[in-house]
Amino acid sequence: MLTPHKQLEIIKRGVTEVIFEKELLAKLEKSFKSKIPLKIKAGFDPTAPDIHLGHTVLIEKLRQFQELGHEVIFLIGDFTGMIGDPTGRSETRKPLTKEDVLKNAETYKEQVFKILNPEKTIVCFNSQWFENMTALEIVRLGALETVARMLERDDFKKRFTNQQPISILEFYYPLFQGYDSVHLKADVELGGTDQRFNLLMGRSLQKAFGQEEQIIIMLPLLEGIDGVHKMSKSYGNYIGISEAPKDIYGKLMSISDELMLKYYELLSHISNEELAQIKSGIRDGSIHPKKVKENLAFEITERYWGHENAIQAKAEFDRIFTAGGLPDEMPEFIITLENETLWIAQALKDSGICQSTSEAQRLIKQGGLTINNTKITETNLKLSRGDYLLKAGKRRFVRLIIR
RNA sequence: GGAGAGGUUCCCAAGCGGCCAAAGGGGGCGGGCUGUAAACCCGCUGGUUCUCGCCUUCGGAGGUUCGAAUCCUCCCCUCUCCA
Repeated sequence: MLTPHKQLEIIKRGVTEVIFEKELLAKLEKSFKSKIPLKIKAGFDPTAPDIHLGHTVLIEKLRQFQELGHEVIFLIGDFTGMIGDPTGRSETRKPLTKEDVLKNAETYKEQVFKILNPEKTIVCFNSQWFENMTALEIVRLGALETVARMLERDDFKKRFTNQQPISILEFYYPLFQGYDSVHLKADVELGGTDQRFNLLMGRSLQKAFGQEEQIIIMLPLLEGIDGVHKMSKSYGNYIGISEAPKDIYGKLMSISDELMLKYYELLSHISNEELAQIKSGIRDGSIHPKKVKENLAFEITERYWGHENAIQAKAEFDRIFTAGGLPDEMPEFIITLENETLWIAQALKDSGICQSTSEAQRLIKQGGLTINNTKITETNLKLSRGDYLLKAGKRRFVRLIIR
């Protein structure tokens, strides 16, 4: 086992803030002496069953703790998921059924264990303790915090001033999350910087229950491939770890250079020294950013899909974008015709390339459609039976067969 | 319970009787430029076999009018203040 100071050094890598570092060091020392591992908790929302690179920032940190010999608790917030988390949006989410939650949890585990060691990871669900709570106990939880304190939370405050609704239920969320830490007697909780309030709630509840307060480790939110918003499904700017290798590779190649460096910092396993070299290399022009990006895309693709798949993904990418070639496989769409010809816009709609014939016509007018490598400009084009290779924009390919 | 303010196209947000398929911004899509990027520039952005016409859209249901997102009635939802 590494010395507490050495451990601290590894833990702090990439971290935005630790509350409080001194306490963490004390815990690490105590654990080092007693040989009792620390309990590291991180909670996940089961409503989004697909893990993307944004989530993995946290999971990679858990992995580090695990490698340092500590006990990692992967907490699935199924209780909150079942009530339907209304946070942030006016529209209430559809409540998940128990089956949904369990199914999502399975998917979760499968994906998480590509990073964590399944044998050393404790997976638990917070419904285990919340379902058996009495109304009285829950109400009492509410007595532990004030409304004024709740309104300190940034997103509550914002919505309050903007005259947007806040349900009472939402006030309970931080309390529930905090109570998880009480129940688990967590030593450390990991979370994104946006979780600050909730994480602190864990501390204050633990204190109220007479426990030693957990250490809070906050990690930066990873921006999605748009480079602006945090990575999330609802922004459509995510890279899911279960996506096809070529998609992971391709999406990573499309991020900006600046963002690429952040990704390196938070996701890559290369050392700090190597990263520093890359940065200075880009700055003085001795290294081409594209090459650096290729390495990143390769590393991440390889992590989730293995070496062979990563090589193929790269090869295909180079072929399509650098050489302007075609992908290995493309979706095939077969249309059986009753008449002699088919209007091109209709074909584009039917094959799913465009949402509507209007959109299809726009695409054509704007010169975004290629059939068999020839640019099409005639919106009235009729296709007769045969095989066609359609390319819409830069990266959408479909093989269309009309019979 | 009472009094006000609001609900507009994917999002934000104008419009307040015809010139409104509805300004502007964002996002998205297409083109240019490039390293396939980012930034930047240009264009498109309800549907419909044709840029005409027609159809559907401005919380919901009715009504007034030649004509309504715009006026009236009732209802639903949100916010604020008072109790």
